[in-house]
Amino acid sequence: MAAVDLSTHPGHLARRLQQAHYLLWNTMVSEEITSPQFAVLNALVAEPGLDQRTVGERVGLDRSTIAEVISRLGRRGLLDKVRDPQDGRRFLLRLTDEGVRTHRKLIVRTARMNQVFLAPLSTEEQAVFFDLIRRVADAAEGLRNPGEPLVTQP
Amino acid sequence: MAAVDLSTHPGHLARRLQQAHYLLWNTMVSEEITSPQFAVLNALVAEPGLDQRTVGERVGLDRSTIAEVISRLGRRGLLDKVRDPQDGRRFLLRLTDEGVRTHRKLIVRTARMNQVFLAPLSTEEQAVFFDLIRRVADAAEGLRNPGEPLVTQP
DNA sequence: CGTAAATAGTCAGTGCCCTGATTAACTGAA
DNA sequence: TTCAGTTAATCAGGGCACTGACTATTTACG
Repeated sequence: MAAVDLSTHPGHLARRLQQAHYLLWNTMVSEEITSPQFAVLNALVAEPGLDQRTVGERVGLDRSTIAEVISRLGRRGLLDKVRDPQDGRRFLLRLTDEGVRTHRKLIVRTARMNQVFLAPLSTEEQAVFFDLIRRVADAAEGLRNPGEPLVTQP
Repeated sequence: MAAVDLSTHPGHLARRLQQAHYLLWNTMVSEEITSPQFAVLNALVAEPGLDQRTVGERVGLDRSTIAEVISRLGRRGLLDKVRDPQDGRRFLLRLTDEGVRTHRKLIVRTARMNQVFLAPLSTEEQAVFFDLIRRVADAAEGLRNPGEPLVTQP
């Protein structure tokens, strides 16, 4: 009786969107490397030598999750972890040659996959799609870090 | 060097959107009941006595995941499972009074949360947001079940 | 200097999400 | 009727995502 139409719930749609993407990724990109793993490889291609926490920040993964992802990539020989000599708490991360090769190979496939994924939308709609999602996600993330004061002077 | 801008990757955006939603749900709706669990409660309010697989179909969860979610809801006393006397493979699902009460309580909160979540968008933009996501998700799901023939005659 | 606060990472625990294999029950055609 | 194929549910296994508690290191203040 008092049920609700889930198709008007953004959370439900977001979940379905991500599931759809997961499936397509698996068939069109890789069954070995997942999308978050690719994001980490990509971050380390852009900025080699980042520490774990910063990589997590770049790709949007919390400290626990990024630790697991990195440990998997390490086990597969795609990256190396070295203690930061300047700061004994940090590990500095760097892709291996194998990691760089893997990243390069996947770039092509992800591009193809994104095309297929977004094919139902016109080019203009795709731009709107990105813009709207980004704005909602950014705003919700902003709610997390409550009011960083713009001025810190006494 | 050859790195990619993840903010143009729909999968990455979808993941961030879902994470943002997860966080907001936790603070504004419930720390006990998750969004997928609410979807299941909602499906059973709409159609009491559904079997497990069909509920999964309604809310977009595969057979393994729906089994876990339902077992959790059962442990908390929010629903009952009974063997279908007509078909010994099926379990028929029905909310308990407690389950119905929980669902009713959460409806109000999810509505509030959706408002906050979508606040960065104008009303027109919200409609576009729903439309675009739904079209992309539907199309990608369609790729899963390859070409169901429109006509089955010989 | 020395200790308290902050920070990087790990670990345990919960929950979602999928695949592939298995079991039990039903259905249909020879 | 019998047996092969289908279907509902479970289980094992891998991966993502978060919280809260803990360790080790660094930094900053008194």
